[in-house]
Amino acid sequence: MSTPEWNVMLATCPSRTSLARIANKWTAMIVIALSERRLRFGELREMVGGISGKVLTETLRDLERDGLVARQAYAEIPPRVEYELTDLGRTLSAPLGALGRWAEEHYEQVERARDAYDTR
Amino acid sequence: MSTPEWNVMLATCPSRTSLARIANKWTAMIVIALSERRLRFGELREMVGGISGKVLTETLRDLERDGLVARQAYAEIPPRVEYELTDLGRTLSAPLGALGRWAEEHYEQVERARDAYDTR
DNA sequence: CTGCATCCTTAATGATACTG
DNA sequence: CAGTATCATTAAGGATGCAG
Repeated sequence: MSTPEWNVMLATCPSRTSLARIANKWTAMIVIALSERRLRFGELREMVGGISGKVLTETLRDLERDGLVARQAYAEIPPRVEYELTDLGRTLSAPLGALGRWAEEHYEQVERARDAYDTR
Repeated sequence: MSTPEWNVMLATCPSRTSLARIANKWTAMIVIALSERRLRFGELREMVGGISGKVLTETLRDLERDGLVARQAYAEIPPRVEYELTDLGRTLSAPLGALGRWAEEHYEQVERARDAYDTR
């Protein structure tokens, strides 16, 4: 009765595709941004610094396909499209938020390690 | 006296380089593998399914440079090289382990979402 | 405004052969 | 065994123009 046992360490395990999607900087930043509130496409592009429209669109499509993000388009002119995390997507807010904070809180330590390594 | 405030959402923030390193599937799998115990290069290559020797070497170098992994080479023939997480690297075991488990535990839900999306 | 299509450039990964 | 070096391939990303 137990469901199949997935193992991301196995190259052929389908769950690997899911790890590849979430262990990704763009995914992390988009989920972090959407964790606060639903956002329009343009807002998202502003918040996720350095992302191009193309990459944002593609990543959002992938996240929508995986059921992590819900897209709502309003029939207005000019168009307005809003994105928000689904229930499933919200279960990623904590783990990915933790990654973002780790990068910020430990960056100085990382920088020192890099300097030490490069000095050799 | 507060340290500079890093923000990974800003394209120009140096901490972004750190996020890019840890929000990565190879990094995640290597850290997960090394969370259990120190491993030889060959053991690591076996555990991280599908990784090539080249990519494993490069990723380990990057992790070593960032102070997340320590490398110890023994002057033996044939050579033996062991890798282990540093104290800093161990602080990533929980967050990256959580990502790996998320991928495994939620994969079926993701798969259903993909099927539904592709059916439209 | 959103986002698709196209073309182009760059980065990531793979395959193979070779060395201490 | 654990790399390094090289070459070939593939994937990711950026720029631009256009459409609804």
